[in-house]
Amino acid sequence: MKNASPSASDLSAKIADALRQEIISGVLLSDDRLPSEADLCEKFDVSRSTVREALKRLAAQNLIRTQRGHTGGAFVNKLTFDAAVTQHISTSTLLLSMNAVSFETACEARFTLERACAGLACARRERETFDLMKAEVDRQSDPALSDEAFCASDVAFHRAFVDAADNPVLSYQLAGAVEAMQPLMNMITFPARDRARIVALHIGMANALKARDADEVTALLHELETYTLELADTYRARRAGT
Amino acid sequence: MKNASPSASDLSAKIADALRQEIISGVLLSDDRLPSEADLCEKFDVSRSTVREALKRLAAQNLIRTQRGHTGGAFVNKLTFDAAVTQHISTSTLLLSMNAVSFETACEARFTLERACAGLACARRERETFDLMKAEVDRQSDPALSDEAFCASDVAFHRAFVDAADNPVLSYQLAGAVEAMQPLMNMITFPARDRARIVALHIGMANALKARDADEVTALLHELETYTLELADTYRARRAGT
DNA sequence: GTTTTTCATTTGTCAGACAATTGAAAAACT
DNA sequence: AGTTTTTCAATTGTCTGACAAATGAAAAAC
Repeated sequence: MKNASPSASDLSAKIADALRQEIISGVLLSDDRLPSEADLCEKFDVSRSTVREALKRLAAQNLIRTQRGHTGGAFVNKLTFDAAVTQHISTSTLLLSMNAVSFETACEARFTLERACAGLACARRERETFDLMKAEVDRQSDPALSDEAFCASDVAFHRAFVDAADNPVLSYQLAGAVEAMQPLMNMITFPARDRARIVALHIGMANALKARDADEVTALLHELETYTLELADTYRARRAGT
Repeated sequence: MKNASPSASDLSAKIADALRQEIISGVLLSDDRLPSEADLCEKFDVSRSTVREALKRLAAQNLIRTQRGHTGGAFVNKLTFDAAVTQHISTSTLLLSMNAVSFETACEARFTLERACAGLACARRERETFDLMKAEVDRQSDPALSDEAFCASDVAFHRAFVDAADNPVLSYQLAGAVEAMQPLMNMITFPARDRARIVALHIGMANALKARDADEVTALLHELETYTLELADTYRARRAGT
């Protein structure tokens, strides 16, 4: 049997794991300074290159940042919501693109999760989110908008809706589901008639949210899901026919 | 103004970004081989150490794997669902632990998302998932179980429920929400009486799922959320009183 | 035709050097 | 004493060159 550990003979991976564990377990706290590269060389009895490769691994995972100079070194990063969202979106997007997840599956997951926010969003929505959504709807109504920009605005609209639930953890989780769909949506073209339909549903959602009518929001999200699937089907049919 | 780009003078970060872009954009596909380190040295006009640090960054993000030997090199990794779930859980857990997210907020997000799965889970549940959930319930009924093992089984139970929805994207997104709560739950102690209540709710959920009664599942998840919050309150009160 | 040996390629690790950065300490100057 | 300037030591960033280890392909031996 092959060695299960991926770091059988990869010192930098082992060292990175050891340091990572100290960060995750809380031995090292945010903004704590790691030992200098020279110290780590001694501690792990390896060369500086190896230590540096380990540190670069942690830096790539956004766990540490480095600073040069007399008071420099490697410091534990505090993971911000923004950074986590960015990471989550990147992973989600890659996952969808690399695994040939069917449009239906991704769509179902995304709208299922989004509908879950309806209750909280209606209960807590503020004036500002409503304005934000309206602004995106206005942007979407511009016929000069490219398909890609239309999709981007669509994402912004839905994220504003999710944010209305006023739960950062929820927003973080949902961001991955909503944003990861964008590359898939970008493959579809949106003629004026289709856009009009989508914009109408968006307006309906915004108004239902304003009226705090969660059932209506849910229903409209269902319609939007159905319609999105229709569009994808149409696109596929057109592509097959050509 | 300070340079916005974090890689002002960090060649390995720049090179990693360049290669990452090629992977994400699809120029390099799964299992494609990257140029050898020597080739990359030439291409980017840097030393081997710098190239290696860049490659280690990509390896840390699970984007590539490396292999020694004649036919070795760095190869683009296919991101599996398992790897993505692991990453997602790790990020989510760190986010909750580093940002002092209130128990209430995390709990609300988790149960809101979990309830979203009720409909699909009831529609699609198979015999196996039901058995899996029952098995976890049995484990939870063992009084000898440690609090930590009880929590772990709780997580397994809920993940089985989510998996019943039979949508891998949904499972992936939910895993982060459910697993990230575990460290928070681990801080609570579960006396026998509390466990009995939880187990009862779990049994109810399993049965409702078997009966494909989504409303009942949703109601029980609501109860579970309320009860979990109560437990956390009790824990806090006891801690404050001591 | 099969087995063994050799070998070139590639990553993993080490050692030592110098540049760039940066804040603290020391020195010089009011 | 207080302020400014200079020096300096610590630290990361990069480069060079070397050798070890792994690995499959090619060559050689059988």
